[in-house]
Amino acid sequence: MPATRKIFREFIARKGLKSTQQREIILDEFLRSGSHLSTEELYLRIRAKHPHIGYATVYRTLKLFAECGIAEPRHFGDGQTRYESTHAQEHHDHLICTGCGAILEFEDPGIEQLQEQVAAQHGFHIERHRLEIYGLCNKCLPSRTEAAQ
Amino acid sequence: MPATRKIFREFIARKGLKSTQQREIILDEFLRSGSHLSTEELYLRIRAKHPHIGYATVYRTLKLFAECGIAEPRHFGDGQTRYESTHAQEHHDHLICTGCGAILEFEDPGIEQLQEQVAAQHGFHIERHRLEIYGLCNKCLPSRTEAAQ
DNA sequence: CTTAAGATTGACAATCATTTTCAACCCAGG
DNA sequence: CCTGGGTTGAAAATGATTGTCAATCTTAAG
Ligand SMILES: [Mn+2]
Ligand SMILES: [Mn+2]
Ligand SMILES: [Zn+2]
Ligand SMILES: [Zn+2]
Repeated sequence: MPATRKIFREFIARKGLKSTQQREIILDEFLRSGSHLSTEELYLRIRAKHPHIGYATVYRTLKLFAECGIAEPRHFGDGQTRYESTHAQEHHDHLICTGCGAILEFEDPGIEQLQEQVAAQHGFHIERHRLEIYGLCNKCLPSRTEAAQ
Repeated sequence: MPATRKIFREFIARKGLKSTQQREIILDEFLRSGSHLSTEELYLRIRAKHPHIGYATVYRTLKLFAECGIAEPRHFGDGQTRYESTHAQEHHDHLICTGCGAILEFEDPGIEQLQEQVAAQHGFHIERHRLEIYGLCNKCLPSRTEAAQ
């Protein structure tokens, strides 16, 4: 987290941007809050303590976070962009429950490696990827099964 | 393709919907056109020959195609939904070039199997998944490399 | 063939997330 | 302090998609 702050400050400096109260407040709340929050969810949390901060500023700032690499944007099928902090989190992919919306994270070196292999076969240079598996989590599976019988 | 038509007709019948000129025309153009077309792209093609068909009807009809399984919706990061026909196409995933927008398809049984394994470890029941790999295709890689040097 | 109930359509308004505008305002360097 | 230029909040604009609704078409019955 200190590293995260440092990365953002240096990014700001390098780009000739400016360090502002709003950006600090938004970064604080972003790092404090749980992962996979939508822009709106983060905005609402911030507004509780800082009602003067505007919606557009939260949008703009989250894009800056993504640009400098301290946040990853995610798209889980509801029409909203969600962000998660990259600090102390290796790359990972997601299992998304279509029943309750739960999000499980996983990382599978085997899958990652096979992706490299596939890309190589096509002469393709990977910049990033996204693997999302949708289905029912272990809590939702039983209820769905009994509904069907 | 005949199977595709049949599937759609039966779906229409089963649901108590109706077979209309518009739906036939849209299905024709959908099957004739290339894959990964956005709704707008398909609409424009249709409009060339059938200017009376409305935008909303194309949207509605593509959703029907997806509902009965003859089309798969895709999201490649530009904000549009694209559809591809499932006829004569097994499930597959995509390599998307961030340089020229080219879309390469692939299918890797190893990756699919590892996904099953990961899901099983989490007691998760897979309904569907999406794997998208973004990067540079073999045409765009050279130009990017020389620009960087 | 005619009819009627109900599904469908096209034009257009409405949504929803996100972006842009722009005048007022704040930061950093001199 | 001062000033140039980045930043902000409010509101308007955007772009994809969906909802509305009166007119129209389908289909199965009569
Ligand atoms: Mn995550
Ligand atoms: Mn494809
Ligand atoms: Zn669940
Ligand atoms: Zn390319």
